[in-house]
Amino acid sequence: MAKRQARFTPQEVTGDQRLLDHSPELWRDGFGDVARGLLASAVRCFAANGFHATTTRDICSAVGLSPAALYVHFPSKELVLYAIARTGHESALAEVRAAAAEPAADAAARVRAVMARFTAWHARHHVAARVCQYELTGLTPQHYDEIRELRHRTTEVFRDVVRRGVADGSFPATDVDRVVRSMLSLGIDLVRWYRLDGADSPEQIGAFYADLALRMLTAGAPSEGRPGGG
Amino acid sequence: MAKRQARFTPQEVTGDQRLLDHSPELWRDGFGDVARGLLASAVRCFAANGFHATTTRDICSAVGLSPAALYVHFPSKELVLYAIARTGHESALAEVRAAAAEPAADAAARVRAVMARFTAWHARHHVAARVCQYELTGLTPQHYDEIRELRHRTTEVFRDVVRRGVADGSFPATDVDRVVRSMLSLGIDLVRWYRLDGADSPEQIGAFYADLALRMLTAGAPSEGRPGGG
DNA sequence: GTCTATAAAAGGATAGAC
DNA sequence: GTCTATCCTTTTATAGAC
Repeated sequence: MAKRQARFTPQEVTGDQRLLDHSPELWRDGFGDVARGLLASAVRCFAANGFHATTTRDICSAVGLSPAALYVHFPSKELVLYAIARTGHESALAEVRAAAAEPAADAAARVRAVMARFTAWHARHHVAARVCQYELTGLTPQHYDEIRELRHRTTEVFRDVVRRGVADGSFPATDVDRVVRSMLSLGIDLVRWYRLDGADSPEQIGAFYADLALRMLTAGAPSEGRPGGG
Repeated sequence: MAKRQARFTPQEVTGDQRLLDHSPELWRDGFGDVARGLLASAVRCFAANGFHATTTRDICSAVGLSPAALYVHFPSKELVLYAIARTGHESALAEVRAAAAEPAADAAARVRAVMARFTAWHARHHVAARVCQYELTGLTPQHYDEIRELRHRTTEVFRDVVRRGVADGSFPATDVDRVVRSMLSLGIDLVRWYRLDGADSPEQIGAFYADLALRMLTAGAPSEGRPGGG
């Protein structure tokens, strides 16, 4: 019978405070006013129900337009997702590159800056980031490859700052790829549960995760026995 | 025009070695042979393209059945997803409970066991786990709530072993909820990238992540200056 | 640029034969 | 228990008026 039953109605999506668009600046450039509104609506819908469970009606009705209006601003639903994914990933990449370029006293400070800003970015933009991280199966293969390339560049920034710290003796020898994957996992997975009205601000959770990253890099492998405290 | 364009064709899904069903024992109980085959096929399809982009035809054609045959074994497509999600989450919960019940010398050994087995479970069952983690928006609200409850119980096992270690002085005082979330994030997020034909076996990645968990718990908060090595 | 109306296609689920 | 055929609904996208 029915083909789709999205878990959240358009009304629920529109009314959910946790799905508010906290990322208007992401769509600042290259989009008109209406297109920006459609992107913001699409982000909320995709984050709540997923790309394939969201209809063009859902996206448009939230901004008071008919489904046909979408096609004046975007050639297809897939290109709405692509616009979100590309803009988001470019923004995250710019963030970690800026962090890596900050003046830093040493390798630990560089890792701290990159991890803190990567994490804070995902926390601040957690609704858009959820789409960027978990809805990529909605992209065409070509667009997916483009996003993969942006993700690869972000990973490389992490690898560089960690490798530098290992090379100059700031950190003990370690499996750089495995630790970098762990750092990325921490920053990414928080978009599944983070809420802006929770206990931690994006900067606080960023600082905490930067601490964790340094603990992962600097502590020796704990023994099977008593590793720590009192 | 077309409603859906899944990124991977049924042939590609069937032929992808990385999506092989490494979890036949998950569907051991309570399902007939054909139902087990359908579950295994659905896991691959959902993992590759997502629940909503997968059709009943996709699921059935991979096991040589017509779309109508699915409804002899499951009342709806949603209940196929629910069967996968519930079975997977129950298995993961049993795993961490067994780990917490192992004889252990101290709190560190208990944390190590829980984290290692939780991680190894997700690595071994990474295809099914991807569905369990990222396709829950396809569930009805009632079924989603049931899965949430299972996830909550799993989280509680982690909280218990960490709290115990803080209480008996094995670990310095810390924000238990934040650290537990981080541990879960590491174990969960690996299903996005882990492959069984990669460098690490499930047990190896489990041991490595157990080390990371203990480092997160036992190291003092690194200062802004020189935190570590040479 | 937005609307109404609709084309074109596909999906979930069922009926009924075997 | 499986198949063929198909119903009914939904969906993406377009046509053409305003």
